[in-house]
Amino acid sequence: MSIQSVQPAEFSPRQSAVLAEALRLLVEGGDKALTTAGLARAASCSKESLYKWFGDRDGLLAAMISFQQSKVRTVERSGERLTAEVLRDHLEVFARDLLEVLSGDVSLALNRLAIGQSSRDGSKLGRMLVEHGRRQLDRRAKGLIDAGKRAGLLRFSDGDQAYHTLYGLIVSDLHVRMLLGEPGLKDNGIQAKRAVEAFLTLCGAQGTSTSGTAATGR
Amino acid sequence: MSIQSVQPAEFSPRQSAVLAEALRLLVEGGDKALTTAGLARAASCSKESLYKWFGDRDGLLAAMISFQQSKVRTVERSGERLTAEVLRDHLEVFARDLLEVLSGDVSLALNRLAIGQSSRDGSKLGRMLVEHGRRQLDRRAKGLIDAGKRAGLLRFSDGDQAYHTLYGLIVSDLHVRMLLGEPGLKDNGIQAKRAVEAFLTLCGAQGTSTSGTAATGR
DNA sequence: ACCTCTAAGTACCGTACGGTACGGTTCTTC
DNA sequence: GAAGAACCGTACCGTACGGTACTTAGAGGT
Repeated sequence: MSIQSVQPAEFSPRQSAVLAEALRLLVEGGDKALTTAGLARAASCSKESLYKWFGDRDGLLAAMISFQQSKVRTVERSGERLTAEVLRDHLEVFARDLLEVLSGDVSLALNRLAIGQSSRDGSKLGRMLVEHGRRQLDRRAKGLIDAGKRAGLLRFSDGDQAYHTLYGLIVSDLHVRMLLGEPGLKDNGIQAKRAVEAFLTLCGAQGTSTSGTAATGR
Repeated sequence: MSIQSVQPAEFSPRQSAVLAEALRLLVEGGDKALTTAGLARAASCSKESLYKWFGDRDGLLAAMISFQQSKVRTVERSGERLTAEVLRDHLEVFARDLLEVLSGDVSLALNRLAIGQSSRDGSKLGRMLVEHGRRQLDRRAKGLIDAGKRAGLLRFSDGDQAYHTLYGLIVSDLHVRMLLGEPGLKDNGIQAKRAVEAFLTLCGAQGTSTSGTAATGR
């Protein structure tokens, strides 16, 4: 298989271009800026094509989510044997990646869109976002901490609980604040380090945590 | 001054009734269900009065947030001397209260509204929510953990960091999931206990944490 | 050279919403 | 009891959007 074939061929190049333009409109103008007429004008296509390809406006929104998620594939790097340092490094990389994804323009815009629609469409878009969008991140972290447990580096009873602890330590209320429009974004590198430090203090086997004093939160 | 004057006299009884009806419409139907005509019909008032009282639709939304926040005042209980058990109890109560507030119908609806508007109004509503809405909760928790530190029961360098750690441990991604429309809500009592346990493991002075094994996340 | 299919561009329709204006009714105040 | 304010109900206006239909231009295929 070629490199390109990994990308789902769900959308033709023309459709992809239109969806990319739709995302651009959504990011810069929000929900209201994404009108069928406006998209048709901006993407130089006809409204009729939009309805032919995506059915209706909701179909377009769903396609936008699907399209965006087909673009951001996370790299699953593994193979190294796990040591305490390697585990810590991977956790910190994961934390930084997570913060970067959550604070991305497109991610924020799509989450805002899905949240705005959640009252009307039975949270269909919301389910799409959490199911297909963050599941990759979730699985990657889940695999990481499971491997940490198998290697005797982490100690916890429930993997899901441990992951949600990690997630909470990393993100805290940053995601909601950003969704609400708060501009100031703390340096995610330091935040990631602190979160992993706290996580290892909680779930790490003794000796995994290097610093003696407990490091806390963002 | 009369007893009533303690309550913010910002809104007349009639206006309060209308705002309450507006919140009800928003909760049950979302953004789109809250139209000026619909509110006028549901609240048995005229559109002209709405515009006279609140200026325009944005003014109405701001008034709804202000009105809701004038209703949910948190109780600031204190006075007891802090012991490890009292601190733990207060933290757990705070955690349960926080989860209850965040998962409330009106809170979710208003947060969805503010998030939806954040692209358009320069996140004015979002700022209103975080500034006036959660600040009470924040201060209460902040005072609690500061008191815990003064009593030698907690150990941390930065109070804000410690609070955000606590917040992350309690909430994790629950808030965003609920905002996205996820229906299944875990029992917040157990979740609160686990979060406080983890927080005390991280920031508590030795002996504060009762159970030996680290409890993690939700 | 002709046909067909696709899609762009445009014009159009119905609807729904924000905001305004006006007539009528109740309540207060002198 | 008259003057006036507050306010309800409704009708109205302009606009903007979602969705549909129609016409035209180009790209293969025969």
